[in-house]
Amino acid sequence: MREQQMLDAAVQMFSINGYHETSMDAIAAQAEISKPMLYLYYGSKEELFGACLDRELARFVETVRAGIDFTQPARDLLRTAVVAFLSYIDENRASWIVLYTQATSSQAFAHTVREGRERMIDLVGRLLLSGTRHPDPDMDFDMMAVALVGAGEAVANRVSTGDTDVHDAAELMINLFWRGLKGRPSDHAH
Amino acid sequence: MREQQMLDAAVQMFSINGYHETSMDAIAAQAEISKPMLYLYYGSKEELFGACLDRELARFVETVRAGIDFTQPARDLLRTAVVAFLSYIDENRASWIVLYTQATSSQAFAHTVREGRERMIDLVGRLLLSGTRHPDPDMDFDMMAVALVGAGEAVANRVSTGDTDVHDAAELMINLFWRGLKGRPSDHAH
Amino acid sequence: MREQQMLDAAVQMFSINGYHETSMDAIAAQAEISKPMLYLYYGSKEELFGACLDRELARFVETVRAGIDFTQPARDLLRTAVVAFLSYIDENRASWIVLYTQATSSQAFAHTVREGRERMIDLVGRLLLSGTRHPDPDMDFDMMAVALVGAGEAVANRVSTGDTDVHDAAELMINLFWRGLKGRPSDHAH
Amino acid sequence: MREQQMLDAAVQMFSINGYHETSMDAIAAQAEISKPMLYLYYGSKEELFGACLDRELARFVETVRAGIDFTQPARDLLRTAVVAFLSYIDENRASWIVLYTQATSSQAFAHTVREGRERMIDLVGRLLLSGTRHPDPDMDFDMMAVALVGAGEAVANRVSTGDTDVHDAAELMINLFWRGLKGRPSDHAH
DNA sequence: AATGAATGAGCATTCATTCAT
DNA sequence: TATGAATGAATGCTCATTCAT
Repeated sequence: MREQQMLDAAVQMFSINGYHETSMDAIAAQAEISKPMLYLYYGSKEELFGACLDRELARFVETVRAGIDFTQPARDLLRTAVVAFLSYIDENRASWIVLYTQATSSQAFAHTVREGRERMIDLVGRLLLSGTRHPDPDMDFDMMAVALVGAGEAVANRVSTGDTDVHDAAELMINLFWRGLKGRPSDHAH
Repeated sequence: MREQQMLDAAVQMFSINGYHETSMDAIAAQAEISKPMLYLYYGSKEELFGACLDRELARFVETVRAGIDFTQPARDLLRTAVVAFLSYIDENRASWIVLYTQATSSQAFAHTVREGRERMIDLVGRLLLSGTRHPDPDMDFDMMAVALVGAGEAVANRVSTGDTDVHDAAELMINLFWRGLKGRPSDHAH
Repeated sequence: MREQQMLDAAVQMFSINGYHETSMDAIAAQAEISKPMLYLYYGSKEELFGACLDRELARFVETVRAGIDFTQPARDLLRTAVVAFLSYIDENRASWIVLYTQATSSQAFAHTVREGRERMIDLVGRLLLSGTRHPDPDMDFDMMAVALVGAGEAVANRVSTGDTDVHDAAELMINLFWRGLKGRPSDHAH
Repeated sequence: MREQQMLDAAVQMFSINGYHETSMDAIAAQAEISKPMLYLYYGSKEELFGACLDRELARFVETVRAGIDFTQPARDLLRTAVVAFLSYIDENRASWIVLYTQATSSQAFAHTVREGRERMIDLVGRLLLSGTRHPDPDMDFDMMAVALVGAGEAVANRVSTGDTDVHDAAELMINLFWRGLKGRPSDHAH
C-alpha cells in the first residue's frame, strides 16, 4: 500500500544519491505523494531511512534464509546459501547494496547495520559449525564467519556493480567457504 | 607544515563525525586556522576530503607495502603482509578505518575508494600468484583477491572497533589466505 | 451542545498554549471530534478564536453586569461591581484572563478585545457618573474609566495568577474607585 | 552599529505584525542584511525577540527613571514621573507599546515582561511610599502600585493609539496617583 | 453528519562559500 | 598572508486547510 510506495521511493532515491544528498522533497516527488505524508508515516528523515534499512535488511535476511534448506548435506547447503546470497544481491542491486553502502553515512545507523551484519555472521557461523565434522576447538568460528561474510560482501559488491557473473562469484565463494571448513592450516602447510 | 596541520584536523573531524556531518567551521577550528585558508589550499570541502583520502590511502598502501619483503618465502611474505595490514589498522583506527567508512558518504569519492581498494586487490592478487607454485589456469586470482581483501576489511573492522586482538585476527587471515592459495576446490572436496 | 464542547476545548487549549502555539489538531483532539468539524462550524482557526473571544467576553460582561444592582446606593453598587469583576476573574482564571492575554497575539483580534474593553469602560464610566453627586464638568469621566479599568485589569492579573486574595484586591480597588469619584484634585491638593 | 540596526528592524517588524506573524526573512529584509547575520548575532528567532524586549524595556525604564528627580517635592516628582512615562510612550508608540503587547504572544517571554513590569511597580511603590507623609500600615503599597501601573498602562495604551493627548492623560493620572496617596478611604467616604 | 487521508505553502535554520580588508 | 564578516541557496519540518468517502 502507501507505505511500501514511500519506502520504495525512499530506497531508490537514497540508493542513487546517498542519505545526506537525498532531500525529502526528492523522495516525496519520487513517491508521487506530498512531503507531509512522509512525515506523517515516518516522523523524520532519519526514521524514514531507518525504516528503509529495516525493511531491506529483513527482506535480505529472509530471502537468503528461505533459500537454505538446512536438511541438505553440507555441500549442497553451502551452495544454496551462497547462491541465494549472491542472487539476492544481483537482483536487488540498486536497493540493497547501495543502501547497505549508504547506511554508514550517518552515525545514527551504525547500530542497525551492525546488527544486520551480525545476524549474517551468526548464520554463517552456524553453517560453518554444522558443516565441520570434527570441529577443531582452536578454530575461531565466529571470526572465520566474520571473514567469510566480509569476503561475501566484497564479492557481492562486485556482483552489484555488474563486474562479475553471479555464478562465477558463487563458485569462488563456495570454494573459499569450503576451504574455510577444512582442518587446521598446518594440515595443509606441508 | 600548514597543509599537514589542516589535513590532520580534517581527517580527525571527518573520522569522528562523518563527511556531511562535519562542517568547514569545525575543521578550521580544529586546525586553528581560518576558513578562508582551507579554501585557499583545497578549494572546496569535497576537494579537502579528497585530499584526506589521498593522503590516508597513500600512507596506508605505502606502510603495508613497506612491511612486505617480496624476497621472503611465500609463507613469511604472507605473514608479514597480513600483520602489516592489520597493525596499520590497529594503530590508525580513528583516521583510516573511519575515513574508509566515511568515504562512501558522497558519490564523489566512490572513485578514489574503489581505486585504493583495487590497488590492494592487485597487491593481494600478485601475492597469491607468487605464492602458488603451479597456478591453476581456471583459478580466478583476481576474484580470489577481491574476496580476501573483503575478508581482510571485515576482520580489520573488528580490529578497528577493538573487538579483536590483532594477532588472533592475523592468524585467522593467514590461514584463510593460505587455504585460498591451495589448488582447486575439487582437490579438497574428497 | 456540540458547539459549546468545541469552544470549551478551544478556550482551554488557547489559554494553555496561546493562539499561535495551539494547533487545530490539538483542539480537535481535546474536543474529541474531528478537525473537519471545527472547520464546518467555524470556518478557520481565526474565526474559531474569535468565537471563543466573543463567548468569553459576553459571559464576562453579563456576569459582571448581573452582579450589579443599579438601584443600590453608590457605595454598595461599587462594592458589588468590583467584587463581581474580581470574582469572575478568580473563578475563570484559565479561561478568561489567559484568553484576554492571548487575544493580542494576532492583529486580527485587536478589534474584538478593544470592543470588549470599551464596553467595560462604558460601564465603569456610567458607574462613576452615577456615583458622583455633582459631576465636575472638567472631569474626564471616560478617561478616568479607562484608568480604573486598567487598574482593574492589572489587579485582576494578580488575582488570576493567584498572587493575591480576591477580597484584599477588591478592597484596594474599591478604595481607588472611591477616591476617583471624589471631587477635583485641587480639592485635595491642599 | 550592526546590532542596533538589526534590533531596530526586528522591533519594527515585530511591532507591526506580531511575534509569530513576523518571519526572519522579513526582519532581515527590513534590516537590509542577510538572514544568517541574524542567526549569527542572536541564535534564534526567540532569542532575537528576547533581545528586542531587553533593549526596549531597558530603554524604557532608563528613560523614565532619568526623567525623575527624586529630590523634588513629592508633587513635582509625581508630575515629572507621569509625564516621563507617558511621553516615552507617546514618542515610542510603534516600538514599545506594541512590543509590550506582543511580548505575551509566546509563553517564552512572560518572564521578561513580568520582570519589566515588576520593576515599574517597585519604582511606583517607592514613589508612593516616599510621597506619603504618615504611611498607613494597613495600606498595601505594593498592590496600590500594581493598580496604578495598570492604570498607567491603560492610559498609555490610549496615548499610544493616539486617542488621547499626553498632557490630558498625564493630568488624570497625576490626580489618580495623588488620590491614591491620600489617607484611608474612610477618611473620604463621608 | 462526520472523518481519515492528503497537501500547499511557508518558515526557521544551516552551511559551503566568498568578499573586503 | 590571513581573516572577520557576510550571504545565497537549500532543507527539514509544521500546520491550517480541504477532499473523497
